Amino acid sequence: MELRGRATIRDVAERSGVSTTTVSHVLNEVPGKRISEQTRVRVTQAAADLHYRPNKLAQGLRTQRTGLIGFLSDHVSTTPFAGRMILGAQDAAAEAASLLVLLNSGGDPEVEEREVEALLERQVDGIVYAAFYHRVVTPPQGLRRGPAVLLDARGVDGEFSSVIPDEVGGSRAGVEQLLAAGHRRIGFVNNQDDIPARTLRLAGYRQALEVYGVPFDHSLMVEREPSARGGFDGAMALLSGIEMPTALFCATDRMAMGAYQAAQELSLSIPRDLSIVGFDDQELVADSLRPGLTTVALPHYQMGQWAVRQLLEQIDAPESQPTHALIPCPVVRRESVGPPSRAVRGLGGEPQPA
Amino acid sequence: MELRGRATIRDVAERSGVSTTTVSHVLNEVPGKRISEQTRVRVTQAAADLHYRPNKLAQGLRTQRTGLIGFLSDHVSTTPFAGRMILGAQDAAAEAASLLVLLNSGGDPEVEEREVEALLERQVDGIVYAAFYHRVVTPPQGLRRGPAVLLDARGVDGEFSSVIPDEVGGSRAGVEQLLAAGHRRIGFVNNQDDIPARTLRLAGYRQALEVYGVPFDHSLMVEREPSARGGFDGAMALLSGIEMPTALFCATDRMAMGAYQAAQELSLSIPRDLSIVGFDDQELVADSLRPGLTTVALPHYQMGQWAVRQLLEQIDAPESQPTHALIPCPVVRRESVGPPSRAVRGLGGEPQPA
DNA sequence: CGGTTTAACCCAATCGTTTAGGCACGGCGC
DNA sequence: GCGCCGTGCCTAAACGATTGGGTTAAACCG
Repeated sequence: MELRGRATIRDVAERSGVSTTTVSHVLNEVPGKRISEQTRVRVTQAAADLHYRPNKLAQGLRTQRTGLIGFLSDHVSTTPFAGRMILGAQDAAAEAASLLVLLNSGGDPEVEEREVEALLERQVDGIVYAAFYHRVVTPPQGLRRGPAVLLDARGVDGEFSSVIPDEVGGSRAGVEQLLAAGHRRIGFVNNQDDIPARTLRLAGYRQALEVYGVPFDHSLMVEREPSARGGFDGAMALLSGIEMPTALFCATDRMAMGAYQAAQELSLSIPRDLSIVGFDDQELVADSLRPGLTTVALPHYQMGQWAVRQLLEQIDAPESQPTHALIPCPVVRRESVGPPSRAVRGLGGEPQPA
Repeated sequence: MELRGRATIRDVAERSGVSTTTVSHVLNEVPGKRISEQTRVRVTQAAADLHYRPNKLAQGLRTQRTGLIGFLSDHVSTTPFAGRMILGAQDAAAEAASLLVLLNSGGDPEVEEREVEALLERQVDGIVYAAFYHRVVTPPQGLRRGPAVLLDARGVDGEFSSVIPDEVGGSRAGVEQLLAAGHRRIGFVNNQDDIPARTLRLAGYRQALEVYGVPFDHSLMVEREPSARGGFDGAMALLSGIEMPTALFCATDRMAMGAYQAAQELSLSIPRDLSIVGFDDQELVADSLRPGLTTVALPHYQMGQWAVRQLLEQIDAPESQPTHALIPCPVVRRESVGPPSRAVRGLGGEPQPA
């Protein structure tokens, strides 16, 4: 029962009366090496007796492979999203017996360079560079010096492999929930921030309308800050319009929460008088609202997983071309969607999907 | 412009015409070593020219110090809380030029042992064992084999240093917000789960009442599951009672969200007809509700920070006694607390704090 | 002028592995 | 009896740092 000092390969060698070479061969099951059955059992037995575990540092020094993957993000861990990305990344890393080394820069490019340096010093096998919301980034220079993958971000040029959510498809699917339920006047409370999500979710919204042959009506869209406050304002603006929409599609769940509050203010019952669909699937919000919010989930777990898997492949096959993935955003159905309210329905037939 | 191959200490030595010994002495500013000014500049210059960075693996192998800290948690990353703990831990690690290696077990004790093993193989300097909500744990055996600290958890014996939130103090402070505003009938929607928070937050509630000389009324407490649903039910139960409380103290923010929904159902306006205080400060919830939820914050960032700082101390001074910290939970004031509604107020004078 | 200091370095071992390239020995064919 | 070939190991050189214990040459001392 040693307190700290772990057994080394030499201890195992001595105890089993062979050289460290042989121990290494046996324990690593090196192919093409001939070892007698007798020696094999003696060695494995000794290793077990001593609770021998190879020192990964030494191993890494020798093999130039540490089994460490750097996970560098801008603001990350703070957001609930981040957790799922990290989890996906971790699980994928575990498949290759690798571990994640976490670091976050707070968004400062200078800090970022330093942190990449720190990761490289530690001889990580590769680096995942994660953004905490989908956007276009110019990754730190240092990233070029080893395998790297962009997570929830697209590089300004296509230099690095990257993975992002299929915002357009998700958005379309979300709006189609409403269209399929019979809604034709669907308000869109969009995010006002200048990020990819804004234009992509709008594109999805328009695509869905088009599929159902509903013309895009500019007066049904407002843009606000992506908070409950913003959602509230936006929803109020749309709902107090002359011809009230029967449903709202909100660019984020927090905005959807604001829309709920607006509905309450106007004494509209969800989904009887107003249907709502959100985006993000922030469980804390979507699942806590009454009624539960139907929303589009961002595939953070899958993206994290994809990023690390891709990274591992690149590590094994350097010089491979960067690839770019688009992960689908599934709809999560809860109870905030129903048929349009009688009061407004049926103003002009029921167009079907084209 | 080398693609991958980093410069080694030997390269620096050759370029500056000295031995690696001297390079090491210069770069590490080893005290007591005499180096001529000339050599010093030649070496540092060469190191700079070559962009030399020591290989931390080799360094760690030799010095028995890796600058890696294992962060092992049960469910962690998934919850938004986790992020703040990790952030605090990271920042504290950065103070010592250390990095965090993340791992989570999903709660399976067997996996846990394996993961501790994996961390030890990698020669981490110490391990933080984090729970994602405050509770009593029996940490994996492997933890004994190196410095370790429990985060947001208490060991079943006092063997490991640990840090937990001051639930009692926080709870008391939260309830005092209501008492100070004049409330005397304060309902308590408690968590029904069998975890420390349940009894500790109750203790704080009672302490606060005592300070103000208000007798504890058992009929003012209900226990439900810690979700919006549970909060809704609990609040409904209390608010439909014969003598309605003028304020509610909810054991979690999600429950408080449910209480808001109950208030809406009963057409009670917050804080005019009903004041509410929550617990957790889940920003996503507390800050998104209308009106903003006054709540008690869990000091996740500080706990993470404390844990790593303590760990680093233990690494430098093994054999030191374990210490246990209690981090205060500050009240975060928003707009959900007001004076008691006229309808119910002034039924019997206004007791002052004892 | 011999001996002692001192300044300024350097040699080589070490941390714990992996791995290229031997080496010894027994059996086989001729 | 000799050469040859497997079989089953081992020796020693890495990997890239740190570090205890020198060594060398100049300066100093009496």
